[in-house]
Amino acid sequence: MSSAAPGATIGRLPRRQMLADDVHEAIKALIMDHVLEPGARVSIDGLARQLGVSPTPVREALARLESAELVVKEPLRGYRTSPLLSREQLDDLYEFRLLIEPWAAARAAEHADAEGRERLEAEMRSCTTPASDTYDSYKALAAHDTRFHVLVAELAGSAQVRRAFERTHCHLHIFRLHYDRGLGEQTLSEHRRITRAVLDRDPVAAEAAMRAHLEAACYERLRPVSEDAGGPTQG
Amino acid sequence: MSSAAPGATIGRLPRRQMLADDVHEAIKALIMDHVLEPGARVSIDGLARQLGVSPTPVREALARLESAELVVKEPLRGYRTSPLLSREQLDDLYEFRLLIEPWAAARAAEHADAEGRERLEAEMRSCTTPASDTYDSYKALAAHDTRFHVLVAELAGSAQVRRAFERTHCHLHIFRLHYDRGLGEQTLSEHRRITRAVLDRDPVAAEAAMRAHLEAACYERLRPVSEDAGGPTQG
DNA sequence: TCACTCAGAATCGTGTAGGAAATTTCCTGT
DNA sequence: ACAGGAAATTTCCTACACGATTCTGAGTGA
Repeated sequence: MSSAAPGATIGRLPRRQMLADDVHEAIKALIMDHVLEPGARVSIDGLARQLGVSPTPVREALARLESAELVVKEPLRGYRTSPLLSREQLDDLYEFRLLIEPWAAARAAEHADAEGRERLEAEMRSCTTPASDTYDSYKALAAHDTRFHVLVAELAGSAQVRRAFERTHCHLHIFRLHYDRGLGEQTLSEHRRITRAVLDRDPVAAEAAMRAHLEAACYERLRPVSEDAGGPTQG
Repeated sequence: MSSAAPGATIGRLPRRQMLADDVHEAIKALIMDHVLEPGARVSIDGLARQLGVSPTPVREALARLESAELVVKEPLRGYRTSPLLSREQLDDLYEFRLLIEPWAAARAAEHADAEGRERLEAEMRSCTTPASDTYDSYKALAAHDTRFHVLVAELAGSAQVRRAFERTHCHLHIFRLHYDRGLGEQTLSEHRRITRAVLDRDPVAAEAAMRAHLEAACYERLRPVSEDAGGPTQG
């Protein structure tokens, strides 16, 4: 159906956000920012007191976070934040990303409409080179990285792929592992290359660029301390 | 005793350990068995009364079901069961399955250990040909189908792929769409073919068998009633 | 007569407070 | 040093108050 019919009923605007949603986002931020350290106990009443609410919305938020596997629940013992990803789990995560994201990039190049391509360009325009080495600067760049990859998945036109990608919460896990490296000019140039391929409607190039991007990130981040070889700089 | 016919009364729950988990499973079963019809409103207090518990564990269960996208929440208006999958969504679901499951079958054939292969054989031994046309018979076969595909995903050795597959809840959605067809001797023979390829450590054959299995299921189930008209306007 | 509007009430979602059961911790006795 | 037990903490559930939404039905105007 044609979208953008004049005067058409756009979906009802988001109602007043509920407390449980705010609590949910707050806890997610606490986990991402290491305020709640990996494996730490998350007391329902403690969080409720700290946030100034009653335990019920905290319980609801934690139930959702448990479905997202950001916290784990031990019956009658409470919640704990999920531990940091092990080396094997990170490998596994990138293997999964390599399975779905290059595919998504190719599909995005194949059938992204004008509005989608404009959104992609806007996202690339909005990102600047990392200005400083502050925590907030890294966090802003990580947010761009998240939006970029979600957008590519969305442009692929498969809701299942987009949701499967989002539900990995891969950027949260990676940022939690090491928020102080891995994002820089190389990342941005690789994003630009993917964007160019999508805008050129070149599925093969888009898939290859995304694959190279993920492999570079995987290679660089999985071996953070070994500086034996300069990367192939395939990006 | 565990009758699961559609329209069955909601029974009281034998409290084992945690009420919220039982409520969660109970609601999931109610959705799958069409006791809660697609799009129907799910009243928190109503469910609490029918299950004989207080609203709090029901809210916790619904919060988790919302993360799994089995129910949708409209703020200040309550929960509704997710609508049935549209033709496009079902297409999308099978596209996603075709992306990850053949890959998983190949990996399972590559590196499934002895214990994993024994579990696969046991699952195939445990399933018999459909004995009757009763609802319970179909449901049992659907349960085997679920276990089989989850097991293949698990044998692939990638926790991300397994979770991504499980989180689609594809068997629940498909069963909800039409629980009265699509599973039969053909399904079992295709499962046997996949099993054989995995046991023979033949990744190429396993991948091809899984792909053929999904394409057959997709083709057969996507065109159950509109095989004559071809659906010119309506999806 | 019919359609529309608006007030009132019932209904339901949302958050709070409190109590029962279980686990953990710490202390004591041997 | 180790086993046993009681207090403290916490989880989990229930019961209740408040607010928003929706339904009902009477009233008004065309």
